[in-house]
Amino acid sequence: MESRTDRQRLSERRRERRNRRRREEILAAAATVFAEKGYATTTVREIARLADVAEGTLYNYFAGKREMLLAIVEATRPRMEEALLESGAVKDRDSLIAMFERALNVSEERLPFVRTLLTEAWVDDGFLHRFVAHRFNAVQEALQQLISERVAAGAFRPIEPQLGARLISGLFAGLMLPVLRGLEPPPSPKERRALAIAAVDLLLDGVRLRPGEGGE
Amino acid sequence: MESRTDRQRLSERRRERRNRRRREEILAAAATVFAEKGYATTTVREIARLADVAEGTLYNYFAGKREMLLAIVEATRPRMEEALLESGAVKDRDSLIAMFERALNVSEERLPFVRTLLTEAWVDDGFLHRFVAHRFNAVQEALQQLISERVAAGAFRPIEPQLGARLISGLFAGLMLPVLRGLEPPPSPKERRALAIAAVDLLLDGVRLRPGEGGE
Amino acid sequence: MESRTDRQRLSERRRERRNRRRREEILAAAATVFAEKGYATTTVREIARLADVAEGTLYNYFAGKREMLLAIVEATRPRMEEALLESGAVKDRDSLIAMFERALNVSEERLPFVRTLLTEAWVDDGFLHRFVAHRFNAVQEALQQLISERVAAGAFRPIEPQLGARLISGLFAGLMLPVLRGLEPPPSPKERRALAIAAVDLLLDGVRLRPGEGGE
Amino acid sequence: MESRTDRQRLSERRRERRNRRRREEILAAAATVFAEKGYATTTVREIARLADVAEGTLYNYFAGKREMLLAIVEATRPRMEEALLESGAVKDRDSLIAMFERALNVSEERLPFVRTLLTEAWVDDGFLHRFVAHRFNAVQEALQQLISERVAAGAFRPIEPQLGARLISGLFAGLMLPVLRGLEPPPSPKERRALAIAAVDLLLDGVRLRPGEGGE
DNA sequence: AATGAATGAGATTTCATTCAT
DNA sequence: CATGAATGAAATCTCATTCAT
Repeated sequence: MESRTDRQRLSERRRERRNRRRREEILAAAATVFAEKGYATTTVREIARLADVAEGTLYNYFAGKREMLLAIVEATRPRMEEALLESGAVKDRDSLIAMFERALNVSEERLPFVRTLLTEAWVDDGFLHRFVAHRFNAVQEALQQLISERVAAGAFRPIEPQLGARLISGLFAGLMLPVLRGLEPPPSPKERRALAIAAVDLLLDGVRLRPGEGGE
Repeated sequence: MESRTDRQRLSERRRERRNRRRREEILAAAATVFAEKGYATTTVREIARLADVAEGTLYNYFAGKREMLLAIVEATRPRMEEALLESGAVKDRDSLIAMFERALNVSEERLPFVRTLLTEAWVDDGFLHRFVAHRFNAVQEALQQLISERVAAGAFRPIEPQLGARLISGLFAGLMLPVLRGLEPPPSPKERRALAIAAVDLLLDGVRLRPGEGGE
Repeated sequence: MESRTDRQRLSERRRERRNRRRREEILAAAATVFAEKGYATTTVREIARLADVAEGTLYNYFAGKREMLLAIVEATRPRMEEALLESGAVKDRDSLIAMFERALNVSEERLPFVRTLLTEAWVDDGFLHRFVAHRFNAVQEALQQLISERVAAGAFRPIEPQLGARLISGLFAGLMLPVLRGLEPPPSPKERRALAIAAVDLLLDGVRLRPGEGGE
Repeated sequence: MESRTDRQRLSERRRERRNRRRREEILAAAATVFAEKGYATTTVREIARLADVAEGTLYNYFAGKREMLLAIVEATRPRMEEALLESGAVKDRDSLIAMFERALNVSEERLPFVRTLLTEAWVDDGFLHRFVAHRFNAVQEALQQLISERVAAGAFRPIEPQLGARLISGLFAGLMLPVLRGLEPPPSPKERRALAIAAVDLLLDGVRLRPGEGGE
């Protein structure tokens, strides 16, 4: 009896693992199709096809199509926050570069999740406010905070923090949107660093060559 | 006979005017709803409601929902090209500011058209490549050209033109996307100028205060 | 005053003539399109286009699409009956040939009317029974009568009149259906005669060459 | 595992059988309504009602209304060709009778299929040429061939083959059209033989009683 | 009378979800 | 649990008819 219970426990765990794995496979499939065609346009059948299960099976793992979208939101939560908010003290060029680098780090497999998130937030007001706005706001506020501090410290020219934050976000958007849209390949770690450096140098010193600079 | 013909001509013209006006009303309604909810999600009924006509009436002016979208593309064509491509020689700070200012000039009523364009291009590959890609590419190339020239003239630091163009587009995106998304109100002419100045100053000189600068 | 009344009368007549002519033009247009595509498939717009009037105008001459169909029925009535029933005494080969000839005489402009009639009778039970069945039956009965008489007179082999009538109608169908369907051009008077002779000779003597025959 | 696979296979087969049966039920329903009212006039709802399924269900079996029509075409293909073309050598009265008999053999359940075919070919040019014309032509050519041969063999009077083929087809039409139209019941095998004999006797010897004949 | 834009009932089709196997 | 056929609500689109001009 004991051993049977043990076996049961064992198989329960296995079942649960398999369950979780399956759920993730389905979610990945959903995110991929959502990312490619948008939530509204993708059919449950397409998700099922890509996940290689029957349509009905999906409903054993998710309450419905909408719930898959919400699960995608959930799945992006931890990484996003980590990436954007735990930037700690950002004082010098190096830490700024590190921040950009982290933000640019979206692995190929998480890309559909993020793209789905952005698409729906762009299109659906409720979605934006419920699930995405506070993250964007957190980032904006962190950036404003950063700017205020550097200005106060005499390191930055006096810049309106809000506007500055929009411009910095813009630099980031210029690098990431083409990747998310699938127009550019995701950058390798090395490229990520190069992009971060370019963005931060532009941010700090601009493009203008000053007298005495660039004496190459 | 003559006078009857005259009267006929008169009413024909009137009819044609009414026709064109109606068409534009319907298109504006379509653009508004498309912008708010995306093409796929909006129903023909919603467009009809907003345009205050019966559903069938729409089909007297457009062959179908898809054709409304294409008509929106058409409607954005001239202004876009004008705004982005006739920038002429861009040499100094002032002309750069003027360029940004023009690009930021999207009137409130054309805003839904542009947002619709972006949304579909973001979501639909065919749409992107057929209708939007070449405009974006034209802008990117113009920016790359600009950078190459300024670098050659010794006015800019040596910057990779492609990357630079992406970053400049990003600055622009940082200013416009929140407006297009409806998170920020469209800027007044005065605000447009301020935004353009901020963006160009960041672009040229960065945010860092250099020794000897900002001599408060 | 007198003369004015006269003028009025004159123009009234002219108006009425014009009216009738227009009505007939429209009806011809309707018959043409009905014949080509069937009643259900043709749109009022197509009829209007072919008649070169506005859609609304049609409703000044006919109460609706259905009424055009009924008017077509009316228009075919007299000629049909004339052609088929006034065959008088049919005794010998010559009068049989004359009968077939008359039946084959469908002028090019009346062809769409007849085709429309047939199509609707083939497809619509109510239409068949209300408008066409009695004509067909009249023909069948006349043919049966004819057969009975000739059999009684010892001129025909003993043939079941009903079956014989069906076969004779079939011979006619074999000649006319391809024309009505537009696969064969309408026969010229000379060809009509040749067809009638061929049909009647087949009917009377069959195709088999008998000993002593064909010795030419 | 094995037994489970076995069970799966069993139920797969059952499912497939059910599937095919259902498809055929739906097709039969479609053919029935098409035959009664014509393709254009019948609504998908009517087909669904007759097949006793929901409207949506139809689309699990056929891509659309049009595809049902095409499936009907397919379904009539084998039998038609068999009936009409494998007539082999047709030399004497008996083989002619056999040919007619075969051609008259349209079972009650296939009748709607054939009627649908005819109706659409009568009304729709594209349909006629794509799906029906070559069958008719094949029959016409076979008949012409037959006539030419018999004439050459001195068995038939010299008859123009084309015209003769049209008349023979007409005889057949005279027998079948009333059945297809639902005016006559489909003939029993015995009646089929009688009709075939009557048609062939008319064809071979005509209706005229010759001196020395019919000496009953 | 003639016009053609407006209407809305009704047709076809899609697709998320349910449920019997 | 897995399956995929069945469902029906909802979407797009057509077109005969009406009606203001």
